Amino acid sequence: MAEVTLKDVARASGCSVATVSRVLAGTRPVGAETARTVREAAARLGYRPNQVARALRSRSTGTVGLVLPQITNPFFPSLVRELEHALHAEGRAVLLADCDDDPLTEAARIGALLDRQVDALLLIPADEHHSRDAVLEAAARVPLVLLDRGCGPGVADSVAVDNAAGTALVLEHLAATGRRRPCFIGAAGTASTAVERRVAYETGAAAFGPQAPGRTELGDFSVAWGRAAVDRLWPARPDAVVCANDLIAVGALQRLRQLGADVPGEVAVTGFDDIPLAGLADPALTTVRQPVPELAAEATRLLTHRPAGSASRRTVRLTPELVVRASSAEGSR
Amino acid sequence: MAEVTLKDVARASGCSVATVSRVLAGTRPVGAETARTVREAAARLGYRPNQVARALRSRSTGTVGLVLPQITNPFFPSLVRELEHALHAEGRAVLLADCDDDPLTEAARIGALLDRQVDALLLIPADEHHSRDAVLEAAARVPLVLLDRGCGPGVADSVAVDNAAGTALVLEHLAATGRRRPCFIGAAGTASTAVERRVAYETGAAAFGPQAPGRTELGDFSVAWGRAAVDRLWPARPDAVVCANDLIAVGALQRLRQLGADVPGEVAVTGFDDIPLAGLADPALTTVRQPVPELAAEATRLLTHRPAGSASRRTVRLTPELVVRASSAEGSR
DNA sequence: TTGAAAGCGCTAACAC
DNA sequence: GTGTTAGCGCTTTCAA
Repeated sequence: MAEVTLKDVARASGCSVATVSRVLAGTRPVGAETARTVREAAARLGYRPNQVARALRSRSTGTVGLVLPQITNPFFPSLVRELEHALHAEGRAVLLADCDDDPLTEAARIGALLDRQVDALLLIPADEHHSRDAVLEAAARVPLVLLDRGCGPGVADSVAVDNAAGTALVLEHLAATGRRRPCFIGAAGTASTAVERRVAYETGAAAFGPQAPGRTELGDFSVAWGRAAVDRLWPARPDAVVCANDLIAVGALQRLRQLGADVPGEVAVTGFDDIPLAGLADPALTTVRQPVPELAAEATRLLTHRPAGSASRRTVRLTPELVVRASSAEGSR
Repeated sequence: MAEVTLKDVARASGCSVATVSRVLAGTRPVGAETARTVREAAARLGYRPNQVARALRSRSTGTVGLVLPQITNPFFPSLVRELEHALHAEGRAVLLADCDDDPLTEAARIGALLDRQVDALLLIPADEHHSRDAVLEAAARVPLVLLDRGCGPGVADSVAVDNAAGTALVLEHLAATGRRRPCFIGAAGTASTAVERRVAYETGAAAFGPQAPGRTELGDFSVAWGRAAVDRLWPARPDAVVCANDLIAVGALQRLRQLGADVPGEVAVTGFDDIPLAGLADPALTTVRQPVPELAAEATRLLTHRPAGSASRRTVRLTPELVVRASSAEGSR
């Protein structure tokens, strides 16, 4: 069954392909009567425009590339979902690339997407430093928005949560509920999320008093690290364990329970991100919710509304929200 | 900066565009010396083939559509990851569509992908019945492989885990470790995974003795349902709760703990899928691991190697593996 | 407002 | 082996 083309519709409706194109793409005014006839013929024949041909000619594929470090990172699926919906709502399709947390793979994927003439790129960089060159190069070719993580200053437009504000919310909550000896389990390295949350903790912890900043342990964003860090921190008997993300916090909760600690009675535990797992942990995890739908909306907005010829980069910071759950409850103390 | 085209490379290397195309696409034999010159010129100019133009002419986009019910379902991210890697390894890109568990959205997404001339579709149907028409229609246009879930018999090639075998593994393990009064928390509805696991439980539970099949509660594949079902089943004091997936099992674990039940001492709990959450539950969840990399490999294999002109559908069933963890341990009884 | 014609960048016939 | 030529299906000049 041969595909129905514009030519077929033109023949069936008795006008030229140009007119049919104009009716269907809505690019230029067309006589009302002609338009009706054309539309009717198109519908009757079951015509579907070939987007590849359209893309070649109009130099726009209506496709955006979405590049992420690891789709299996539990924070990303909901973000992908929101982005997919936002983009499809504008008639754009999403080419997905998963980089396996590897900047080399990332560079290759970006290249593959550009070869496919994506109109734009949405990118969560795998690495603060090593992603930089590929991102800069890509940003020179198409609109590009960095999501969730940065990649050096001035590289591209970016949207992320305000990690400092989120960490501050946690610290205020802990102070207000009587915690006095916090500690921090963070991630080493230069990823912007790691750095910002770490610095914000150090800054905010000073308010607990001169002795308070307490200990800070740095590893990676994993459950295993959360478990391991607790072994190092628990001997000092902190009354709050602030974790740089929810995975770490879940690990910390597990290990604290194994060690017989009473959470939240004896010690509060907090996370960051509000991944689905946070609500399922036992006790349920107090955490900072990233405004995922807003992140997605803002990212697509930045892609779509680009100030013509402006070289300056836009950085959008969204305010997170504290979600208080059982792991930091004060009633039971 | 204008894009470098085939014409530019032809000019720079002193031969025709056709030759350049042949060298770069490797479609036909070309003189060794010419090939070298061309490749060198291409490299020097930084030529990147425009895949859109190539697709229009060759009628192959090198793109496959991946349609899923909900990327936020924790079983899917790892599957998506494997599929993405398998396809990119063959130089194919992935157009992602998330259907929000809605067959209407699914049909629309499938249409959008076909308009973009995907070479093939990988599809996890949202609904056993309501996805059928759209799938049939799509399968008539491009190679299509159903993944994880079925969609009525003979609709398309399909790859899925052997749900009956997996459920049998669980029941054998429970019987072997001395459990005698199992019950089942499953999902209602006609989704193939729901039906197959349910039927396999009913079949296998008979081996526990005439009184044994015990109670079966049907709801959906969610944590909340797992919690709710436990309230109905626990009064009868089963010594094993077999759950149709890990989310249900996690809910069951939570509620059992709240009710003061001793897992695994008093009652074992098992899941299905082995999502990341399973290993993190407390106690860690005994479950059936789906062979995700094999599912992905098999699916891409079915897409690529299609018996010419064969109208018959291929159904591949992969054997799952039992992962025994603390939630069904017998030592503590 | 509409039509004719010229391509978008590439590959596939068909010559040589 | 290699070049010439004709499109893939569409959008977009340019005239009318």
